[in-house]
Amino acid sequence: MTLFEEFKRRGLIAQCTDEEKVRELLEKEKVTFYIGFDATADSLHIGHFLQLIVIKHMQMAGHMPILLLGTGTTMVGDPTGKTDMRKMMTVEEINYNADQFLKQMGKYVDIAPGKAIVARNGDWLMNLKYIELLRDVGAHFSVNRMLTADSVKTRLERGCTFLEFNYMIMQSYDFLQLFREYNCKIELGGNDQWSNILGGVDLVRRIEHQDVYGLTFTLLTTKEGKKMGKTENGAVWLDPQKTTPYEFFQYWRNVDDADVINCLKLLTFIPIEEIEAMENWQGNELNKAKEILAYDLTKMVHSQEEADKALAAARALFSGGTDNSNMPTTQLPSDLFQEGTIGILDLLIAAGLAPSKAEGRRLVQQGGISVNEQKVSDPMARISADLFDKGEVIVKKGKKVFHKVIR
RNA sequence: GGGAGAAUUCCCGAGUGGCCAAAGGGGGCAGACUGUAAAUCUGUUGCGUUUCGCUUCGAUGGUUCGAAUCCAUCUUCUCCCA
Repeated sequence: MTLFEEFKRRGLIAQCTDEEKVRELLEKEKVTFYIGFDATADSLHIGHFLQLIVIKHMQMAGHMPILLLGTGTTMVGDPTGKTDMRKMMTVEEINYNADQFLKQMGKYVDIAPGKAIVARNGDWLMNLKYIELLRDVGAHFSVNRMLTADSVKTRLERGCTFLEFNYMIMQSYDFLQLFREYNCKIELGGNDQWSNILGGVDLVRRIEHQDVYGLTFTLLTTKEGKKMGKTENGAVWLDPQKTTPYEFFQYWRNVDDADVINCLKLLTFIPIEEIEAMENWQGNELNKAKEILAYDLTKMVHSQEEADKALAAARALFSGGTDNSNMPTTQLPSDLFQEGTIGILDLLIAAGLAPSKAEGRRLVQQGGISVNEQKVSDPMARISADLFDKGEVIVKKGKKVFHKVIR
């Protein structure tokens, strides 16, 4: 099976500027391609991970990736998929974020010289001369057409600043630059980048009279089309400080039935035949697929060890085991105890299970809180220090949130 | 540059002097049902020492016994004209 067929079969490919040519190119040559990453946060999230998986597939097939850190484009801000302008970021923030990105990327793809090229578009975008750019590049863009691009279109209702309007031009310029410097022939990206990518392909063709290609990948969305990788606390991050391996594991363990297979195909390296076999799984059996997904992803993103721990913790909690060694834990400051007891509300807040006493009170009153498997229904209840078996107590919020509290 | 309008709680959005901690929907959280899924139903969704008190309706100041609501200034945004 060729790389392209594998991509197809996994449902990774969304759109391609010239499928025949790209297929041929990937089979016959070692191709240099690029994917851009805008440094908008201090950690990669699961969406980036999908991009990295693609890079890895390409790398394994012998192609040369350019990891483009968007130190320049992030100064402008991509309007794609946003209804409002993003807050402007300082150069320092952006550079810091880019460094964090690169550090994390090294865990998932080979960024050694000769295996990949790392570039920062700030290196050229920041030095552009305005009039020069307008004449050399701007002359090749039609405003009329840019206005029809999806990324801008959604913004026309709420207003799109000239700054953001230029994003497409910046990204297109990147492709031109990378083509000239590295003979980069393909730009990859999420399907939301389609119009930006087309801009680059067109620009190279108009200026250099050479054919380059664009290829976009399926976005990680649910069957209803909602973006995946979002939780109430924000994105699913790859940084274990921001999303703990256990939380990460649980996120995938809890995906919708309808989305498991798709996630397995897009995000893991589990052989496609195995995944296709799972498509027939029904009902409770699908739970197994979710566990496989969660375990495999946690292993890739964090480590085998973390994956084992998360799996053990989850099984223990949900299958009535006693192993709580990997549960999120809080050490209680001793001054919260009065006469050897602590109010249930204080306990919830200390453990981070409730943001305020009002919220904690609500939880308790609605029967959502248990301490050591004993339901607590009185908000005024006080937990005695004696309850802390071996100095610890297990607090359960709802059905799935467990927290260990140490005295 | 000129004119018109808008800013409400996590989001959308009602509210145009007291009945407003503020309708309705979305989202979140919890309960029931389940498979750690979905769908459905129920409750809840500013904070607190909770039959009460405190802080909130872009910002600041003012009018009033009383302001999300009226006035002034400012900020931001949208639309129309140039």
